[in-house]
Amino acid sequence: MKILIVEDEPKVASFIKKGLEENNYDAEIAYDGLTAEKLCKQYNYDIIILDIIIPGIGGLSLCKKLKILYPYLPVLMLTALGTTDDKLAGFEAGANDYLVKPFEFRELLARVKVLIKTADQSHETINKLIIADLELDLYKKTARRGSTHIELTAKEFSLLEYFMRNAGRVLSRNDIAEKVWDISFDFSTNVVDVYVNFLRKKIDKGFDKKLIHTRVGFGYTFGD
Amino acid sequence: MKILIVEDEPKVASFIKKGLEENNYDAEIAYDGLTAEKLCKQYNYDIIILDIIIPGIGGLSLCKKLKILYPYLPVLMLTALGTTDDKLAGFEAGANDYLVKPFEFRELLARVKVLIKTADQSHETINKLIIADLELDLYKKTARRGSTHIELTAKEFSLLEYFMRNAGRVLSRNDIAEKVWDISFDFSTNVVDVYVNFLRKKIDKGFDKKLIHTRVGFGYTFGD
DNA sequence: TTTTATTCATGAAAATCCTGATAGTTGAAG
DNA sequence: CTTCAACTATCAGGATTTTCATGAATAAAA
Repeated sequence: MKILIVEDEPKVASFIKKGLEENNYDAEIAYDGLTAEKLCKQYNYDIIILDIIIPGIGGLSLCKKLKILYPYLPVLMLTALGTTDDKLAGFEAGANDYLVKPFEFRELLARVKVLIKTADQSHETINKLIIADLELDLYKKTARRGSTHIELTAKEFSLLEYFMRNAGRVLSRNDIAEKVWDISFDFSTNVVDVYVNFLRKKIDKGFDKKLIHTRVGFGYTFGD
Repeated sequence: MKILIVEDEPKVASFIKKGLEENNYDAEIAYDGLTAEKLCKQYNYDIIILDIIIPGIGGLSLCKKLKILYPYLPVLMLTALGTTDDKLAGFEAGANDYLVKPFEFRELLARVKVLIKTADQSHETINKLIIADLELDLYKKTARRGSTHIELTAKEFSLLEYFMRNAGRVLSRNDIAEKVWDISFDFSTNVVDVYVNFLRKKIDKGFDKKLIHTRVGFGYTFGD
């Protein structure tokens, strides 16, 4: 677990670093915003502990910037400013948590743990659609049914994504044609049928529980 | 291994120098801060052994300064001041280790070894992206696949860096064009294709396991 | 200038997508 | 239980799109 501490007071910074390292975190210190940015480019930190008052760009701006570059990187803001307005400003800048100095280290540690945990969870699920034992990886553009890896073409992928995002609902051929093919009211084609068939071969064939069901006269449903 | 000893007492300085040279280190002495700075500019030292009480700028300030100029250069502080506050001041100034006089040479040697080793480790990984047997050196702007050295042009480098930082993820031509070329929504160019092709020739051609994979209809993925 | 790096333009090759025909199902009416 | 029309599944091929690889043109650097 890699942690970046952005803090210009060497005492505070090294105190936190030490404490974290005692808890088996891998912590590094940046004494100003620019260094922090550079380090973020170099490493994949799991969390950033960020002081608001730092040399250069300033903590709030830095936080905003980082949130654009690394949306899933949790930021714990750390500062002496303790009014509600200050806190709100921090959260507006995208902070995930806000701790006012002075603080007990135990609290900081607890909050860090929570942030890492939740970030980890959301990061893992945010890129995936999961229904039953079928998993669609939106980053890798692949699927996994149970333990078998499935490669999909672009059209198959968008069709499956549409199905999974509307699982349980009956989708007419027209709904599907509109959303996946951007065509409407064209009854001269059977592309939808054909592609549903392709998908079935890939994700249902050989598996006990079928996920794509046809509803005669209506269209298709996805799910179990 | 080049070591700089910053120490104004000639007796102590030459004692350390001798000891280090006996252990096959290449040691030099600076008797004041100014000289030390100059020498650092001229040579790439692997570690600095720094006395706090030296003529001129003073050891603590010098340490801070050096740490800004050469953040990864380890500093072992050496001094007669042994209180906790003194030590903390040393660490605050950026020292990587702090040894109180009088000391046994064996201990100094051991600490020097450790510092060089850890600096080496962090220095080695800090500038590198490694995926499978491909290593991208961010400082030298070169790559290495297995044992073969690969030279890259500027664009090839940024493309490969973007690939490696997003390994496993499918990157669309647009993603790539945006991040590497700073152009968006320009479908009239095939630069991305061309450069992916250049990269393939350099890092994949002749190797068994390909690292750049095209996902027809989606873009490219990097990794194995 | 010469060399090197980058971009553009092109056609061939490959993968994907779609069409249209046929075969198979379903379920309501007889 | 049959029949039959409407609906659905499947397949082969050809059309289309996407990607690869190359050489030439332009821009930048030595």
